[in-house]
This record gives sequence, C-alpha cells and structure tokens, in this order.
Amino acid sequence: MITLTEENYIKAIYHLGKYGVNNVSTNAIAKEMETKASSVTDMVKKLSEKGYVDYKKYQGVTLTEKGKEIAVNIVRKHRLWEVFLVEKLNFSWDEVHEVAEHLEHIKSKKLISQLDAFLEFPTHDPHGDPIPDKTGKIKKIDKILLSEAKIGDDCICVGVQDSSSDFLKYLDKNNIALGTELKVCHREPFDNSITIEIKAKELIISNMIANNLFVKVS
Amino acid sequence: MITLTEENYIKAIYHLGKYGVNNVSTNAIAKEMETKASSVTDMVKKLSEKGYVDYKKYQGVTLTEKGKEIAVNIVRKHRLWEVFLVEKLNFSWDEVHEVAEHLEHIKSKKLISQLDAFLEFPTHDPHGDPIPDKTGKIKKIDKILLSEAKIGDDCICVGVQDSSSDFLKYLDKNNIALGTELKVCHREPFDNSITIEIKAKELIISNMIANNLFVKVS
DNA sequence: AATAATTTTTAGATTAGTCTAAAAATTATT
DNA sequence: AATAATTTTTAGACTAATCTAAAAATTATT
Repeated sequence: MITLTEENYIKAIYHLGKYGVNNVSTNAIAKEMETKASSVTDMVKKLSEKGYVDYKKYQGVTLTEKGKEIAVNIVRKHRLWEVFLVEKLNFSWDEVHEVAEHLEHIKSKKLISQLDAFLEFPTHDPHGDPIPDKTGKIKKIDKILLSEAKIGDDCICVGVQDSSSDFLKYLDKNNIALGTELKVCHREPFDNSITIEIKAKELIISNMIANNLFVKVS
Repeated sequence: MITLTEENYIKAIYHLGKYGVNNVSTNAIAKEMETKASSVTDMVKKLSEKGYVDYKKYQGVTLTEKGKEIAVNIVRKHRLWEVFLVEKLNFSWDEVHEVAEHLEHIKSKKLISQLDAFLEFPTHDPHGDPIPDKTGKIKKIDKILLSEAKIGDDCICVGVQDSSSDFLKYLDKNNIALGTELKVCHREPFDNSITIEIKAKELIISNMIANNLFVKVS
C-alpha cells in the first residue's frame, strides 16, 4: 500500500520534473513539500525501494513508469474534483485547490469513473489544465504565454501558469476568465508591460501577469 | 488539530454510546476499531487530555459536548456523501459506506454546506438514517423494527439497522427498498419468522431479517 | 587545482499510533 | 468472602515520518 505522504512526494516530484528537468533535486523537493532535505532523503530512499523513483545518491530522482502512473492518477483526480467544485458546488476558481488537495487522495475507481461521467468527461480543469483520461493520456493544447504573443495577435485565454488565489482574484477583478478574448495592442519596452484590448476596453498588464496567463492565438 | 485516527475513535465511541450505553468500554472500542485494548487505552487518554471524552480508569468513556459535536459532524458528512454517491453517481446503497468513510474526513465547511444545498438538503441517507443539520440537530422519526410490528400492520420501510452489503443485497433481491409498502400477515411462533405481503406477493422472512429492517406503521 | 560554498546524506532523537506480554483492577462464580 | 475469569492498564518495543546537527559529496569561485 501507498501512504498519503508517499503520494504527496510522488506528486511533488512529478510537478517538478514535468518541465524538462530530468533529475529532481532533494532541495527542490524539500522546498515544494515544505520540509527538510534530510526528510526528503529518507523518503526518496523509501520511494526508490518501492519502485516509484530512480535514485542515485547525490544525483536526485526521476519517477519510474510506476511512479508516473501514480502521479498522473492523482492529477486526474485533483482536476476532476476541481471541475466538480466549480461546476456543481459553485466554488470560484481560486477556492478549489485546497479542497481538491484532500479529495485527490480518496481511493475508489468507481468514484472517479462515475464522477468523470457525471461531469460529462471534462477535458480541462477550471484553470485550463488538461485532465488526464483513465489511461493517463494527457492531451496538450498549443497554448503560449501572453508575454510571448506578438503585437496585433487576437487571443483567447486558455489557462493560467500560477494558480494562486491572488493571481486568480486579479483576473476576476479585471474580467479575465478562461475563454475571454483579447488583443495585444502594445508592449512597453522599458518594463515589458503590455496593453491589451479586452471587451472593447484597454487594460495595461505587467509582464508578471502576462507571464502567468496562457492564451491561444486565433 | 484533530487527527484522522482521533476522529475515527470519536466516531466509534459515538456509535457505541448512542443506544443508552453511558460508559463505552475499552474492549467495545477495540472491537469496533479492530485494534487492541492497549491501543485503545492509550488513545482514550489522549482524547481525554484533549477534552473529547470523560475517562476514568477502568470505567470506560463518554463523549463530552465537544466530542459529541465532532462525532455528529462526521456523521453528517458521512451521510451527505452517501446521498451524493447514490443520487448523483449511481452507486447502490450497499456500495457507499466504504467510500463515505474516507470522504467524511475532508475538512471544509464550504464543501459540506454547498454539497448539502446541491443535494437539496436531504434529511435521510440511503439507508434511512437521519442527517444531522449544520447545528447538529438530528430529527428522529418514529420507526420500529419490523420484528416488533403486529399482525395486520400496514408498514412502509424507512430504514435498516444493519447496513452490511449482504443484508442490503438480500433486500434488493427481494425488491425491498426504502419506501416499499408491506403488510405483516403471519408470525411463526417456532422461529419468529414472519410472512409479509409485498407488492401483492407473499414473502417469508426470518426473524433476523425482521430485526434489521425499520418500518413505520401507517 | 585548491579552497569556499552549497547540497545532500547520515546519525541520532522525537512523535503518533500501534503491538505483545505482564501486571493490576474489576466482575463473576463458587 | 475467596477464588477464578475477564477486562483494563502499564511497560517496553516497533514503524512511519519528521527533525537537528554534523559529516560527506558536489559544485562554484578564486
């Protein structure tokens, strides 16, 4: 059996390893898990013995296929629950993460397959992140960061990089939601802030905002 | 903070104490929790220190008001989730308990209040057990065991005493569900089995079955 | 290439929850 | 009321997950 803690470590390693980083470092995991490096070393040894990660001393870890399967399944559950919370229980997108962190650990195949059906097989969670299917397949959409869009591009918001409450509330306040259309009007060379046109109004957003909003150029 | 294990002990003590038993014994808890008496003693001391139970050595325990509040809240969550599983996710009534055992520990006031609303404030779970309201109030219905009904009584099934899978499947097989109407026709003195009329058909049920089915005499 | 800085691991302790085996208290039986 | 049977508690040990502090290895800097 896999423990709650083991699942959380595997999830952390998955998220840290997902952007091309091949060996996830002990310190990175410690930071993500808000724990000490020594605790990570202990756990990583255990995960290695159980076959969830490949680990060589001082070299960091990578998930094995078995580990990846666990991770993807947790991600699937997390995102399905997020959809449930928003669509059925009227949570806003900045409130769902914390609760989903707990719901994702409930172990029942039937629960998840029925939830999936009940939600009519959603493909993306409320933040625009893709929901892996039951076989673990994740279909990627060709999104780019708003900061990478060219002047004149017509875009649709399709996701967020950061899903902290502060950022999501900023978007709410400025009427930016998934599906919102916007046009890139101007980029200020000094600070890389950009002016966008959104619902016939102009809005200046900082580079930091543009760096955390995914769009699809139409 | 209260741990998962503490919550489960409190729940066990609540269920054991609910039928008039004032002091729940160490052994009874051990049996309910499928653990050893020595473990129970340790935990009971901890619960006592934290103010969830009153405990005197060798005398068993009773829940304090604080403990009862915790217990009732867990029961509320458990039963709401059971309704959700049956009504929304098409679980059958013999499948819900195990999953609800996990869901009941998720801590989020908003989750439960929204779930309650989403389910349109159900008053009873799929086994006919009452769902405490947000203040912990439980409204009792005047149900009796079918074994206590008199010959000639017209009854409606309103709940089950035992909610084991075997018993519930027996009921399904014999077309007995909550809301089903039946009439008590005959009681066999030898073994206390009773003959009931149900949907124009006669059915003989053992005393053990009749002892686990709650009905309301109409 | 040697030293400094950083990262990672080890060693030893701690806490929550559990266990076995033995001791103490309570309850039941003669 | 004494003894037997049962229940409950204590004592000491174990596992999972964590921590601090020190040692070892790696990486960066002169």
